[in-house]
Amino acid sequence: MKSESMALKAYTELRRKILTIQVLPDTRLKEDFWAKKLSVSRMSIREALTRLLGEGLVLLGPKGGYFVTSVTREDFAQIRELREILELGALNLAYEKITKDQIAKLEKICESFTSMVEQGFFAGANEADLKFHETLMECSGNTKLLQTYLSSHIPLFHQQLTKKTHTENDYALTDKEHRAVLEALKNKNIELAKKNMQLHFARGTVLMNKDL
Amino acid sequence: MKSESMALKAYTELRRKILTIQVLPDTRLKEDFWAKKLSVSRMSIREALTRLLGEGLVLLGPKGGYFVTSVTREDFAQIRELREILELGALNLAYEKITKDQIAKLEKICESFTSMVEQGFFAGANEADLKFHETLMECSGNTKLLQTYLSSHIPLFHQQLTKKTHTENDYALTDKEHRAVLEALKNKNIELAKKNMQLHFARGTVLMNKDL
DNA sequence: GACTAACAATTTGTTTACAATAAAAGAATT
DNA sequence: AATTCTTTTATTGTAAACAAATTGTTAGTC
Repeated sequence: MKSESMALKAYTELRRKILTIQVLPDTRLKEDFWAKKLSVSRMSIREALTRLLGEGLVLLGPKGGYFVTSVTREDFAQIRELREILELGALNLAYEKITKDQIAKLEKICESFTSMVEQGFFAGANEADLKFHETLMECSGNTKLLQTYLSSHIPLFHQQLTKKTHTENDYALTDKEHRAVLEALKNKNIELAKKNMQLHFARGTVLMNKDL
Repeated sequence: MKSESMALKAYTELRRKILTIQVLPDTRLKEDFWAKKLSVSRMSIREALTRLLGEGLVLLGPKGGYFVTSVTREDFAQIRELREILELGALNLAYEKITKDQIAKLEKICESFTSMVEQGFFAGANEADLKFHETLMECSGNTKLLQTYLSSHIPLFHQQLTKKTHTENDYALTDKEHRAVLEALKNKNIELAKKNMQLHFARGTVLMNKDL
């Protein structure tokens, strides 16, 4: 294959940095600075930033300039609500069409989660957590729904959430809840699956409001 | 800066044209052509297109170039599902917090709809239809949910849908269904409201599959 | 010392120019 | 006439240059 365009490289890199909070919310993204840092031209950076603007990952300042979108406390609560709506909706679609392979995939993710927590790899556990929910969305069989989920800044939301100092017990509970949802799904008990998912979210809400 | 930037002007204009199907899906958007047409520089067009790329309203061709995103039949069905999830979710949030004013606003929209259909203003009726659903989303009190709804290409979807030759009877049914949802909402009967909404969607699905 | 006006620098917005690539047109060969 | 190869044109990708606006700094005044 040929080399990808400079603008795409800049876009990918900036996006990753924002999503992993390597550049903090509300940070001003100076074109020249990043052009030098990523060794591309300023226009490529500008193009990347404009694309991210379309995605809502950066915003325009009132007097020009790009800033990393920040998630306010209000946003936080709203994203949680949105996430619940989307995930419960996905469960509704998934439960009658989910395949054995998909269930196996979900189980494997759960096992990874358990093992990583046991070994103390909490960053890895968070990754698995994210993956579990994304995979569930995939199982809905609805690409648009999945896209919407992915573009709802949920990764960012999730990262923020996991910043709140989790105890080992929190991880154990998460694990248990994931498995409860999965088990209900396996038994085609949609109502139980949804209920379990709601409980999972409810605990997240409590956790969220704990330390601010 | 006093007047709005050239890039913003180009963005606004191109976006409007795409959303109102003044440029057809799959059309290639040549930078130079639109630069001349909107009398801005090519880079401003490029910036506008890049932003629209982030929004998903245009796509990159395999060999470069921007193309208006097209909604396939599959997308169509998926967007309908997504829409149902989002709107039912919104109803759930709205029913306990909706204000008298908001209900009044919805009623007014319903009346406009009726009156416009009676007078044969079907484009206007479609606008009111769109407005009804958007307003309902607003009543959820969740900005993120509303944003998601608005950015799910539902306007485009709706336009496509209303292209299917509607009979006057279809409009009458739509009117009736809107009012049924609203009535249930007014009586705080959430389950009925949701059921009515589902029926509304179900009819849309039938209509959609009729003539393709 | 605090305030303000002039000036310097930084940073973004815009245009222009140029290089790289893809598409189209034409000529030559069979 | 059809096909391949070459040449030309069109279009995009990248970079540099310029203009406008914002921010920061210094010097002077009270």
